[in-house]
Order: sequence, then C-alpha cells, then structure tokens
Amino acid sequence: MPGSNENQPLTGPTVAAKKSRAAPSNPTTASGQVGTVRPPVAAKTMTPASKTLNKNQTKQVLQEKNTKFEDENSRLRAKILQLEEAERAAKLMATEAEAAKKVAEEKIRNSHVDPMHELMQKPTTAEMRDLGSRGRLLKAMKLENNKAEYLAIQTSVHELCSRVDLDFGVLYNAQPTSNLAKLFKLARQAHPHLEKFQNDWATAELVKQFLQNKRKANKKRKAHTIAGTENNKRSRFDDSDNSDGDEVGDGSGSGERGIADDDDDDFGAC
DNA sequence: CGCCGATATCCTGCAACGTG
DNA sequence: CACGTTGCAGGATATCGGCG
Repeated sequence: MPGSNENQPLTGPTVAAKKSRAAPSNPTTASGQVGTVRPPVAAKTMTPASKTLNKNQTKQVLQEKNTKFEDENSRLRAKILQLEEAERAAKLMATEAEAAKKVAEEKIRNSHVDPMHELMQKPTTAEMRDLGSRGRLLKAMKLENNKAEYLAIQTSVHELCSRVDLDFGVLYNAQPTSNLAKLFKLARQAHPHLEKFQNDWATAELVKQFLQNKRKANKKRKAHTIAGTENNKRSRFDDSDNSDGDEVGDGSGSGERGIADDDDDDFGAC
C-alpha cells in the first residue's frame, strides 16, 4: 500500500528532513486556525508598540476562539446527555416490554384452567393450505412467533418416537395406539403448549411427518447402498434387506407391508 | 471462510379410500 | 359423485458438519 509508506515517514528518521521545510511555518498551524492570526507585518519592520498591538490582537482572537470552542463543547455535552437519556429510556421500555411479555405468557399458562375452552381444532387440509407456502404446521400451532419453541417440540417428539419404540418402517395408522398414547402423554408433559391441541393433532402431525421422512430417508439410503454394493458383494445387501438395519428408524422388515417390499413391487409395476 | 455432501424439512401433485 | 383424508414420490430449500 502506498498510503502506509507515506504515513511512515511522519515518525522517526525523516523528522530532520522535515525540519528544514517546516521551519518557516508557524508551529501552531496544526489547528489550522491560529496560523491565520499571524501578524501580517514583517518582524524586521515592527516597532515595540506595534508588537504589543499584535499581541493584544492575537490574544483577543484566541479568546474569541476559546469562547467559541467552549460553546461548542457545552453544546456537545448537552447532546451527549440527551442521547444518554434516550438510551436509558429505550432500555427502560425494552425491560418493560419484556416484563409485559412474561406476564402475558404467565397468563396464558395459567389460563388453561379451562382447557376445554382453549382447545384448538385441527385445521382441515384446505385450511392448512391457506396457511401459506411454508411453515404451515408452525403457523397452525400458533408458533410462528416462537420458532425456537416449535423446534424444541419437534426435537422432543422425534426423540419420543424412538423412546416409545415406534416402528419407523410402518405407517402412522399402523403404529400401536398404546405407543402413540404414551408418546402424546410424554410430549404434553415436556411441552404444555401441546395441551392446547384437540386430540394431540399437532403432535400427531409431527409424528406423521417424521415417520414419512424416515421412510423416505431409509429408502433413499437403501437405494444408495444398493447402487454402491451392486458392483461389490451381495451378502451385505441381503442382510440389510431382511433385518433392515434394525436401528430404531428402520423397522420396515417387521410387521406390516414394509417399505422395501412396497418399493420392489410398486416400482416393478410402474 | 467458502464449498460440498448428507440429512431434514416442507411443498406440490397424485392416487386410493372413506363418507355424506 | 363430490369432497376430505391419508400416504407416497419427487423436488426445493434449509441446516449442519467436514474439508481444503
């Protein structure tokens, strides 16, 4: 950078070189102001009387400048005070808003003394469609302003799916009702917000979505594995096809019509 | 820090099925 | 038969972790 090189000489070795050039100028010109009050008369021709006159003039100008700066200073101080006051007020307002929010939340939490009155009906598919192009479930659950809560609920539901031993290869309707009931109960305990939905439809939607995604992911993974292993060994593929990996997720080998079977048959037909 | 692949989420469109 | 529900496939998008 040329700029940085130009800046460097200001300190250090070039001071001497600068000296010669700087000598004739007034040292106080740094302010850019005082230099202008330099007596116009050449020192050679000055009499003692005119010297005193010049001194007085300089003094007067400096005093004027001084009062000007003091005015400016007090004006800026006033402005700073004003800004500090505004900041304090803003902080106060934010605190008050936060407190009001907490009170409102508390109120909502306590208000389900009459839960039947507050229960939210499950929206129809048409109504869901009307909720927009993205985040329908989020909106349907009235959590569009609290995405963190929605994600927390979602995560809990996903964990509970594993905990209550849902079969990820089986359709939602084919899941054991006792397991689903257990899941709904645990989900409500973890997130009281879920109590607001009639018959736990929100939890059910999350479970359905999760199961669907799991099935799709497993299918995709399987297709990938098949493509990868087809060139190699066949034994591993056979194994995974039968037992289906048996991680919590992949139970398609057991129970009803598995997704894997579904695949083979349907795609063959298509 | 940006790129890339894996994974999750959500959406659209479609078909099958149940119900009034 | 119209309509709603359910589940699926496929695609778009978001998110996250690994890597150079």
